[in-house]
This record gives sequence, structure tokens and C-alpha cells, in this order.
Amino acid sequence: MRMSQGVEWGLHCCVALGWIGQGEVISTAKLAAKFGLPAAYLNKSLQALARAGVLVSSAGPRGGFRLARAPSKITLLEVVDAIEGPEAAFRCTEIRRTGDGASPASECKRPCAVAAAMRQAEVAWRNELSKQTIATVMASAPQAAADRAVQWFEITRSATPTSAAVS
Amino acid sequence: MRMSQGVEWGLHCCVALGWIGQGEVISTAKLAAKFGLPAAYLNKSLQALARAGVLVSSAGPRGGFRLARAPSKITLLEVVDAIEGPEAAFRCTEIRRTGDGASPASECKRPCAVAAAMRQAEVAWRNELSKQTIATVMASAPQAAADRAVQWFEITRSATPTSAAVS
DNA sequence: GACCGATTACTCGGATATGTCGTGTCCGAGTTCTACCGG
DNA sequence: CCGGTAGAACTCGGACACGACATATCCGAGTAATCGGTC
Repeated sequence: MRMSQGVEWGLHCCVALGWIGQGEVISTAKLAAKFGLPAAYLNKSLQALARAGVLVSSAGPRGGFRLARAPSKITLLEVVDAIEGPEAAFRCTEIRRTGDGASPASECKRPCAVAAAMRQAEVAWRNELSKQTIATVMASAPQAAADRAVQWFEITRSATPTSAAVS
Repeated sequence: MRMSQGVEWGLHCCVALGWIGQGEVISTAKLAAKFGLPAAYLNKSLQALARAGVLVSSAGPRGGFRLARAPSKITLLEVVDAIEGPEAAFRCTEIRRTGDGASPASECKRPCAVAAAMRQAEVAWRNELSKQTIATVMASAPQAAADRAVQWFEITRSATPTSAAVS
């Protein structure tokens, strides 16, 4: 049971976008450069977040991604579901109904006890994720990191991306 | 984030072993036949449970697996960890320290906020799993299923596995 | 100087290869039951 | 009739292929800024 790497990347990017400001746009290339990630693959995760309504994408020069709403209105559950997919980690294949000792359909009106127990634990997990938001994570991170991120993005913005000034 | 199929199989097998009785032994072949599963692969999962101390294995004719202790003393977390491995689903790769905008080591004394948040949710999940035991699941399943399982295993035990009686 | 249009460069977006882990299968080592032989 | 011994069959246990998903990458469609020309 390994979670996709994209979740970590997506969360860090959302936090960075929150620090920059809700209305500000950052391109995939900038985010990838900041964290040292493969830009093309990071783009894939950000696309998923845009499809889910967490981010908003804009094309062309000065384009990129921005938060769709305030950081306090974006839960971690949304980010995880957007990248990992909404399907539960534990999937019941109804083995109680298969094989020689299969239970008749009359006994299978309610979900099997094993699946119910696993689902209960997963609900607790999802509930905990829905309690925390991007704003919560931003608050628990050191202020110095936030300042550093804002400053770094400011610098890269002023620098012309096409060619470094020769002066 | 998909959980291994073996978790479902292992849980169902533990519940079945609990119904039969703590001291009773059932072979992999019998369990596989009851649930309609590939015996060789199911054996792999049961081996993992035996290594973790959840089950006890015995070789030779009349051999197989039995519960290592009372069903009320076996938590779902033990079963999940035995098969899935103890590593957490979310793994922090410390991307805050990599790339152009990397944070200095002085800021990384405590775990990064993203990892802490994800870990908190995962702790809630594991906590819920550790609350429930095989006995809990046994109690929430329909009694008819338990009776059916006990009866089915009794029948297959009396039948000689080598050759069916011709009479 | 201001407006308009074509160009250009940069962005996202999806389609395309590759690596790793879960899935499935096989055969060998060990142990217990059984049947046979001898006393 | 009882004990010992050799055989056989059944069990677990780990080593060996296959397939699916996550990972990684590339190229094309679209858009906004820019530059040049014209009024």
C-alpha cells in the first residue's frame, strides 16, 4: 500500500501557491525548479488538481496554476482524492460469495464484516484528512520557509526566462 | 493507493480460523477451496502472517495453520502490517531540502508540515485498526455464516482427501 | 503617438515508453501418518 | 498380538515468470504578450 509520489508534490505546491497569494499564478517549470522535480511529470499531478477544481490553470506566457479558492477552503482530502483517485484503498471482492463454502445471497444483504471494519478505519483516515486544510499546513510550517519561498518566486519572476542579461 | 488483495484474504482466513476454534488446524488448500482462491498465492499471505506471529504453521499431513492466540487478542492492524509491511503509505522524500529553493538544514529540525499532517491522518487510521480485533469482526458477521463455515470444514475433514470412497 | 495585426514564445494538455511492485505459479525440504514385516 | 521400520503422501516454504500500475518523458494545441507597421 504505497501512496503516489504526486500527493507529496501536489501538497507542497499548494502550500507554496498559498504563500505566494491566492490570485498569483506560478508555472509548472518554476515549481519544479524550486523543489528539484521533473517538470513534465509534476505537470501531470497539477493537471489532476485542476480537473478536481483545486487549482485553476491558465495558458500562454505568464500562465500557470493558481489556487481555486482560499487555502482555508482546500482540505487535504481533496488533494489526495484528486491525485490518488476516489477509490478506497481496501476493495472488497466478495470472496464470501465465491468458492465451495459460499454464502447464499440471502446472507449478503449487508456488506461483509471484514469490509465494514476496514471501511470504518478508512473513514477515520479520510475524516482526519478533511479536518486539515492547506492553511493549517501553512500555519504549522516555519515562517522562514514561507518568506524564502515568496522571495525566491519574486526573483525568478523578475529574471527574464528567455536569456540572461549579458551586462 | 491500492491495498494488497492478500489483506482481504488474510482477514477472512483469520475469521474462519476463529470460528473453527483457536486450537484447530486448517490447511491452505482447504481455505483456498472455501473462498475460491489460488492456493499457492494464498499460502504466500498466510506465510507472512505466520512470520508476524499471528498464525502458527505445522507441516505434514493434518498440518496447516492455526491462530497463534485468542481472536480477541489479534488486532486488524497486526494482520494489515504483516501483509502490507510496516512502512507508512505516505513517504516523505524531503523535497523541501532539494531544488533551487531548498531550505537550509537549520529549518529542518522538525519534520516538514506536510509529512506531519499526513502522518496524523495515518495514525488515526492505524489507531482505528488497532481497536478492532478478529473477535470483533466475528461478532459482527451473521451467525449463519459462522455455522456454515464450521460445518463445511467438518465435512471436508471427514472426507478422505486421497480418494473418494467408492461405496 | 495610438491602434491594429501578425508573429513568436511560452504555457498547459494528453499521448507515449519504461521500471517496479503486486499477482500468480512452480518445485523442493520437512514431517507425519500408514502399511508392512518381524518377533 | 505387538513393536519397529520403511515408505508414501501431504504440508509448508521459498524461488521463479507474468501483468498492471506508477513513474518518467515527449510533442502538439492554444493563448497571451510582443514587435512591427499603419493611420
